[in-house]
Amino acid sequence: MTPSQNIKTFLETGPEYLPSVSVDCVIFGFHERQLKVLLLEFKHTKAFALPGGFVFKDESTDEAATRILWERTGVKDIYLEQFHTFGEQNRGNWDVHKATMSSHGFELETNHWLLQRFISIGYYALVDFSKVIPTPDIFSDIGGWHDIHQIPTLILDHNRIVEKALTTLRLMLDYKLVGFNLLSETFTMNELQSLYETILDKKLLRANFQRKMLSMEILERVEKKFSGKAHKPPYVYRIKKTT
Amino acid sequence: MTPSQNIKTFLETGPEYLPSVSVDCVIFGFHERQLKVLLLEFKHTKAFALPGGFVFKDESTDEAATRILWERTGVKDIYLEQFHTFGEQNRGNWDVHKATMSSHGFELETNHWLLQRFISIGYYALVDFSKVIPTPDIFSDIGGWHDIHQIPTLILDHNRIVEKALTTLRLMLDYKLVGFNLLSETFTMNELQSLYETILDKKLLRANFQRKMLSMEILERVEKKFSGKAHKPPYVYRIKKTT
DNA sequence: ATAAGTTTGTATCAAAATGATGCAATCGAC
DNA sequence: GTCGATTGCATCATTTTGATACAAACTTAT
Repeated sequence: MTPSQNIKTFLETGPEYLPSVSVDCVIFGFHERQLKVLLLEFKHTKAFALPGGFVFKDESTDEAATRILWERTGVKDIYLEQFHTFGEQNRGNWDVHKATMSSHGFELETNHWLLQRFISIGYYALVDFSKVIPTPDIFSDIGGWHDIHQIPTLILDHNRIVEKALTTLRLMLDYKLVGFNLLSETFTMNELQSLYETILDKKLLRANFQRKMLSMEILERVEKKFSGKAHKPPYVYRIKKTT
Repeated sequence: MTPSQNIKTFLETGPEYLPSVSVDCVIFGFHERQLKVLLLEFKHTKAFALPGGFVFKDESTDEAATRILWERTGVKDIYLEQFHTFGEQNRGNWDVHKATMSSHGFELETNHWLLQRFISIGYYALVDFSKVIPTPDIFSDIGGWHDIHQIPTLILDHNRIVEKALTTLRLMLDYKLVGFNLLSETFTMNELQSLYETILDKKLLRANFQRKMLSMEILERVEKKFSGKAHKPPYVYRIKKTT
């Protein structure tokens, strides 16, 4: 199918979606000691946006978020959590979508379903960076990771959505022990610490961090040690199976 | 206006609402050392429900929640916070609404807007019990307070919504120091402690509770003491103005 | 082979926060 | 005044957290 055919199909699925409701995903990844967010970019308008989509009438909003996540990253079984619903009357203007559609030869009337008011249910996802294959959607041409400190201006209220997601993630980090989802299955204490330091944006004392993590008794030492570097090899950990 | 006229008017306002989106409010109050929730009751069907409503196309979801809260309690300027959005495909059946409408002489076709799928944005409110005048809406005939430990079976997924609201409130209690909103403007340390004990559902040591609250430096002693009881009169406190 | 340079794992001590108990102060009832 | 009740707060013990130190384990340079 050509892009234009994809878009035509999409525009025709309007009636299959739950009206007024959209889902946006803030997908966090961790790479080279930096917290990243997956963004989409529209080629014609150079605009950036969060991966998002609509909710089919026969799926739950959680399922919609899972589906969108899978479509944009190729991964399933991901840590995904709803964090806030954004319901302002005017969340921004839709010029970007109009322009994008226009560039594909579709002129949307002002009362087109895609240009109506939507509330957006925000979800954040924590993914293993190495397992993700960023995949653009039919609106966008590029999907890529952006450092949390260098997020460009996004469409609509998406910058605010990212901010709120980050705030929530910080709050949840200790409470729900959720950070591990950003690492690969096994990791060193050093990697875990730098993850925490990046998210919380502050330095932690190594000895105390280690003590705290071990005292929670959720980490399991893998009977294998690192090799290569010119120093004592660190233990490698994984999350204990909760039997 | 007669009740039936009210309902007729309501049924006709369908097009003014944002489709698929509803708001439900868990209104907490504190009375006689018990945590209460404001519920509505439908006379004909004996069914209970949370106060809720729909979002006008020209108001934000926050504004809708504030409005609904005001309509059901008569109070404004209330602590109100969104806590979760409930987006299952099938959140329960609408028989109660059908029966209620039917009892007023309105037979709804199965594709009536009121019987469509709605997602519900949940808000919880903390109100000063003494200032509230429970007011039924057009669906219901009675509005009243129910002890949190004796919530009857509610329509749809409203029991789950109450549970989630309570969980969130417990989490937020320390983090956001939000409990004061459930008390009148001035209160004793004893009242504050029993509020905390009720919400957290556990006993707290009096001396340590007092120490903790005072150390936060958000309480101000009112230069007036209690009277009446046969013991040392407690100080009366209020929240410091944050200048 | 040995020394040097790293990072890791953990012990140890100090400081702060929390848990538990006790007691003097202040009221009304008698 | 004495009694019972409750308050405000001090004081101790215990636990948690913050900060520092040091031996162990590895590679590289000599």
